Amino acid sequence: MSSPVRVRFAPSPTGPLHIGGVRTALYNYLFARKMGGKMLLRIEDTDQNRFVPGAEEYILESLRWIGIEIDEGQGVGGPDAPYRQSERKEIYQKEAQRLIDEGKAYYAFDTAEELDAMRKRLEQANAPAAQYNAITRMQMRNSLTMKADDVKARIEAGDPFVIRLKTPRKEEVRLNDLIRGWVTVHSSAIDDKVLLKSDGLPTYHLANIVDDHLMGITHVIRGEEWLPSAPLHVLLYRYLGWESTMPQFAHLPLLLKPEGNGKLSKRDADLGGFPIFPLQWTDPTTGQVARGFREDGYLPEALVNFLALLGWNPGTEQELFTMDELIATFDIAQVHKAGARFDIQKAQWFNHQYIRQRPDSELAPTVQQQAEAAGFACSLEKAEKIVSLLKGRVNFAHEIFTEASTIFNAPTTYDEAIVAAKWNEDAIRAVTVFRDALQTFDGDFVADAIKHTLSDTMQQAGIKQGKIMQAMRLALTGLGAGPDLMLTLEIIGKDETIKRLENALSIL
RNA sequence: GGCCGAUUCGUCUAGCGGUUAGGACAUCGCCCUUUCACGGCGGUAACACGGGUUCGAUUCCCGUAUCGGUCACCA
Repeated sequence: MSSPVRVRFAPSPTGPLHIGGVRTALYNYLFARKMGGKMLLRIEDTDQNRFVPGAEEYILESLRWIGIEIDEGQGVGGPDAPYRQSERKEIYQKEAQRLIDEGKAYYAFDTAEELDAMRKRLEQANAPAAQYNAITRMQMRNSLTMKADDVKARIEAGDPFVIRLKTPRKEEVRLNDLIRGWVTVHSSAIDDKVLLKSDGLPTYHLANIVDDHLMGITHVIRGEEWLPSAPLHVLLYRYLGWESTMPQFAHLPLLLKPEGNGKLSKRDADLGGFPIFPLQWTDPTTGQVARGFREDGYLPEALVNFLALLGWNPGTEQELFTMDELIATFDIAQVHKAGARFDIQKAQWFNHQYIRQRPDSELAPTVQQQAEAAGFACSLEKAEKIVSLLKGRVNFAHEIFTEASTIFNAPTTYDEAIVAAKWNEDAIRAVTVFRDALQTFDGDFVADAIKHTLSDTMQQAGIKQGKIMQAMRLALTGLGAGPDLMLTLEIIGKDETIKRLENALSIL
């Protein structure tokens, strides 16, 4: 009870990390930090068929980007190494053997075809569930039905076999979930799960329990899809003699599709035009590229904030949290029980908030790079001014450059509706006298001074400023709307401003 | 289908027997902005249904409905 908290994130390297996995990792991390405990990273690569090269590195980099620090495990090392399950084969085999020796598990030699036939037969007989269990096991080819000598002979001959758990026929299995409370399942609903596969590697169930025990895991925080097999895990802890130190379970609600039924999938993300992976991912076999939150312009702190609040809420009205604030307020017991729909609009809003908060100097290099990539000269100083003018208008940093297009590009066309409505005698006269005034303008070409010049000249010319402002904007940017015009001109500079006014005069 | 779980505005959620059911996103309106956006202010909008328990149920219990998860030598 008083042992220090140790949690683990245990992904499978079968591809890029799903955003739901990121949230699971985040909740583990928040819990660990909150409790002053440790966060481990274990790689569950017991399925050789589904192994994808690069996936492990991807997981590591994703966690790093999102700001989740691993205390022990793959990538950082630790006292319980190795942390890759494929490298711990012997450990699982030893425990599986122990279960066999103690009569809690058995060898099974059934082929895939035989298993298939058994399931079909049971289905046709209208059995409640077609499973390998306390009843059906006695009709199958395993060490419970075969003579000991035959079993021994087959194993020695190198025949493929699996080790199955001898699940009790009638037993109530209970577990106290931190989020859901007591969950009770009857053992008849659990079948004789394969613990050790014919390739000698363990299944998730065995590997998971053995490792969590050996690594001193105190709390298992994982997705709700594991809830149905949790009773099986309790049974395994019991059979392995580790029930007194069994970790506490907490099953997290799932992330659901933005609309319609079911859990969030890659397809929903594609349909909705948003990412579902933290980082961009290139499939090593097909070469297909899947977008990432990072590459799409999401700030890690925005994604963390968004994810943290999908399924958990501190009960206050605060919406914006730093990682430290999340850690301080996180409470696993307050995690919601029902699944949460994934609403990308809210994620964008969070990003907007964090972009707004960012110092101009941090956003400026992005703008500068984009400008230069597009063939425009742009000093860091200029980029910073652009950022300060536009960052409040956007959700993503890269949109600042897009918003700044009227700064970099002199208008080549002019909004026709505005031309028709606003480009009149007064407008032409206003633009003309303003240009003249700027030609003799000396001093700092800054927004305030420009503004004074404009209002002075308009007054002298007897033109009401309000009447011609939109035409002035049209002449300078080609558009009828946009950010503060005076600040825009300051960034554009005097010469370019005059040039644009003259252009408008000759074209319109 | 069996088993397990869930159910408060369109969405994320607060609520833990007595509230005008609160906040946020989205949406709508107003203000600000000589424009647009941002921002500020305000509006529309929810306790799945039926039984109990109780002086009193969104809140506790039981059903029903709906949704979800799971039933592999995948995790």
